[in-house]
Amino acid sequence: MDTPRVESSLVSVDVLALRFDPDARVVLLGIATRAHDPFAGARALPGVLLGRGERLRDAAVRAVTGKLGVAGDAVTAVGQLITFDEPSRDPRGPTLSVALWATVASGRHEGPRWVPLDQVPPLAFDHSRIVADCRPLLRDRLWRDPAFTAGLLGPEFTTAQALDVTEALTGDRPYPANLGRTMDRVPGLKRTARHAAALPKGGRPPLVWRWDPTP
Amino acid sequence: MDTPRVESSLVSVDVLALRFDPDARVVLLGIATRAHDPFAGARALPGVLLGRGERLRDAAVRAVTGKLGVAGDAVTAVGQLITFDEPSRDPRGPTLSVALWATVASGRHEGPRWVPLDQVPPLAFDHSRIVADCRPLLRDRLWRDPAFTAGLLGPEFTTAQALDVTEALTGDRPYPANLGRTMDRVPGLKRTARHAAALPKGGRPPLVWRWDPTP
DNA sequence: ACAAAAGTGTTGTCCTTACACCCATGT
DNA sequence: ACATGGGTGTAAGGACAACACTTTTGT
Repeated sequence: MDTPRVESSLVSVDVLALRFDPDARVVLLGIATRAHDPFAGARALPGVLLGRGERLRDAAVRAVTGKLGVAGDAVTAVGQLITFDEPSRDPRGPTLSVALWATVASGRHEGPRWVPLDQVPPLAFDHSRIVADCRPLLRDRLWRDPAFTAGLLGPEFTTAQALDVTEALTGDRPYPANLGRTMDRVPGLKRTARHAAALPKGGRPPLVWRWDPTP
Repeated sequence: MDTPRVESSLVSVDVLALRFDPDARVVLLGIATRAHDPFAGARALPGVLLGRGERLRDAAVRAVTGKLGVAGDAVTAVGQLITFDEPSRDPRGPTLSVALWATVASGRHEGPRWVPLDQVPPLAFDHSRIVADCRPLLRDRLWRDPAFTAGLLGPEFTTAQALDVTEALTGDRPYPANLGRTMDRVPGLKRTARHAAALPKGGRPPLVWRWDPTP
């Protein structure tokens, strides 16, 4: 039989944790400062070694809570991206890295641990490459993957916030009218009759959108 | 520091090996018969344990050559699909499974090891679920991922073959005219002036398409 | 009144699907 | 001749982008 001699690579889970800050109107990426030996003091994606028998999503939550100080129930959704397998990506030895995304509820988590998506500093290991490779996948998920979108924007949000998030992920700001029609075609997403307060600088009060209780 | 105590799950690589048979006009999935203990004698996807420091694509080639008897240079392309992490998916203990696709050049590989994509028998482990989950991803790759498409169809192919492959992967056969326009928009794919022989039953000789030497 | 920003309606451009018709081959 | 099946042209529908114009707020 296949001798189960343990000569596999180790498996780590590295998380692209995204959070929308409605005040600053930007999407932030969670960045951890490494406490230990390889690249100690440098910035990196929050990551953990996958425990034996541990689910990937559980490891991702463990990374985000442990390395970013986020409450466990603030992690609203998790999903897979790509697996990176360059054997030399970790100086300690060959380590597989499963990249996951996680969305974190907007709330008070101040500190230097979150940086705008388009101002990510150089990161340890191959994490800069991971971010670069995964960014287009995140963009494609917006408005197509309801779990991702709802996780990022919350159960209720305004058109203005939807515009901000779309701009942060795609790089340019859509016309409000066109984004509204896009959202009309997202299953489970409905316009409400309510309007939110206008922005500090004025302008028309934006519509409030809501996810359907469930079909 | 993070003690590198090896308590990770093992990592296996399971391959959805695809081959186009131009004579039978179907796309085949490579199926292995298990020689060893768990599920011995049952059918399963070709898979191997990932070696320490081994690249995923190398492991995939090893699985296809070792378990399906395919020559190494007949593997024309390899790519990632999804990683499966149910801890109980392997009775020997928690094992991560990275699902990969691989395309195999059309040639003489007779035997019961290849089955049409829509006649896949029940498989060992969670491999039936893997096939079911990955099938839509394979469909999306056709005509979008040039490596996948070229790997499956080869450097030169006819419209008739393109129709067969598309039907096998998507479930219905497009109109030849529409598929031609789709292929016109695939970067690197060009119509040639040549026509191939008509089918045995007659009909107009189909156009020959070719991939660009490279840009 | 003015600026700012969301909402409405309209238009044009793709891409996709569909189908009527023509063309080249085998029997 | 006729069936088979690819190739050509054309047209309807939806998705998407762009923009003129209107509405509702803050200053």
